[in-house]
Amino acid sequence: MTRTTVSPADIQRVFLFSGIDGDMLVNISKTAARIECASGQPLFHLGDPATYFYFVESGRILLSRSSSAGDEKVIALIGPDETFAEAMMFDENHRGYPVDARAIEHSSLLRFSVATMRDILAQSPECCFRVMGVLSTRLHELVVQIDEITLHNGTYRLVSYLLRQLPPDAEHARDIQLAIPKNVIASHLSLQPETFSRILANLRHADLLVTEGAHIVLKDVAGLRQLLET
Amino acid sequence: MTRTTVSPADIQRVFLFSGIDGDMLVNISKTAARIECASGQPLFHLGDPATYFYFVESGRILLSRSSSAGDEKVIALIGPDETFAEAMMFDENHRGYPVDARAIEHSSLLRFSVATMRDILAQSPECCFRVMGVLSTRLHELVVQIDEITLHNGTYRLVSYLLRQLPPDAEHARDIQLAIPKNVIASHLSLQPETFSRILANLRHADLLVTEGAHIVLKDVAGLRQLLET
DNA sequence: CGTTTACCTTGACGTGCATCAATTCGCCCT
DNA sequence: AGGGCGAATTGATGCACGTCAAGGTAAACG
Repeated sequence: MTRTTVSPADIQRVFLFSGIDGDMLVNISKTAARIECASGQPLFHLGDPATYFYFVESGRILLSRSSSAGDEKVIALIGPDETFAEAMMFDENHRGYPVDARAIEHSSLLRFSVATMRDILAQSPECCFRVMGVLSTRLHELVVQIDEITLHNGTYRLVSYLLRQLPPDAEHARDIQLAIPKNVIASHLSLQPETFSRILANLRHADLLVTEGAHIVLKDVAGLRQLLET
Repeated sequence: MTRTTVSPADIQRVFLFSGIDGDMLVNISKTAARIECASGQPLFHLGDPATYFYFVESGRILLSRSSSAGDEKVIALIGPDETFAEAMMFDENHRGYPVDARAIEHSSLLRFSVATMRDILAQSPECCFRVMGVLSTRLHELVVQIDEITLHNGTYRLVSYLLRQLPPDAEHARDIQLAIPKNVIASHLSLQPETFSRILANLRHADLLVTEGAHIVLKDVAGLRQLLET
């Protein structure tokens, strides 16, 4: 895990900081650092004192909770141009990070000081609004995740996931290239890898899709959509 | 559902607004309303345009998601002195409320305009921090909820819930009076009422607690705590 | 004060998904 | 190229929890 310095120009590419300039920008860059980490490398663990939050330049970060029995549930997958753990700026009771985080690819991150960021926020309502918008989006996502886990079965969740992978613009795109190992997706969907594999096999036998490794072609998008309406 | 006006003094009891005074306070009170609603009454539904958020003066509000099959999952229960749906202030994509809300007791609420509140926030970083603190807490709660649903069984969740009902200060309190119907608690814990009842029966047979209706006495708190460590 | 209605409990049974186990596949590494 | 290892697939089996059904209890209401 290497650590290098960060320029103001780097920081301006972070959505949360857009509109910030001058002294504030310099302050941020002084307390920021670029972190390069290898695949598999942990960034922090549940309960660790939360002094930083992160922006992903490249790579992919996995956020998870683990049971004492050793089972792991993927809570979120963070890709390029996204921030995570911003909520830690408001960890007033010092409970620390609520999840574990680790890289699942070689990743380049920008690491920001929570304390510095609080100073910025105190002076920039515009920046506050951006943070609140992000938190609100996260909240929505978690509610949807709970909805799917509790109200829908494994097939629904998997199909729902596959359809989300389709580019929203291209009307007739049917090809999906999974950027993430299937066992990780399975955990994200609250399924065992075996169950994930079996559901995929069912869909294949129902002629709804074909698979070759991480490449999946949806043969019958309408049919898949129909599975979600019950 | 009756609607009455709200005085500045009423508003100052809302945590999010503490520290606000003068013109701002008057502005808020002008666009606020007190809502009285009967048990069972819906406040809003999933997808409704989100123009208000709420503060509970008395009573209890249930937030839930429902499947098309008619199953309902309780996402949160909101009691006196709590706000809910604050995140709707930042619903930039206009997705509307992400849950249904209804009273499960006769309730008195204060209803605030999202638009007015945004104006306040733009002028008060202190108020922003309070909002961000609340959002961050909600986020944490949802992550814990996902953790429990996916990583722990029904017995764990129920015992965990019971122990949370104990007052944190009183060392030797063992009595719990459920303020909420058991079927609602069951849904909150992602259990069927039948399963909830059966788990309670198991714990009774294991001599860990006794029940008489909504009154539960934990006979063996240490034993129950031990169930959570596995 | 009796009746309704909502909630709770218990039993019998079914099932979706997990678990355990055994290959197979694919990729990195020297 | 070959060996080694994690990931993926498939089969056999089990179990936690859901579903369906039948009372029981108690509070609400006319």
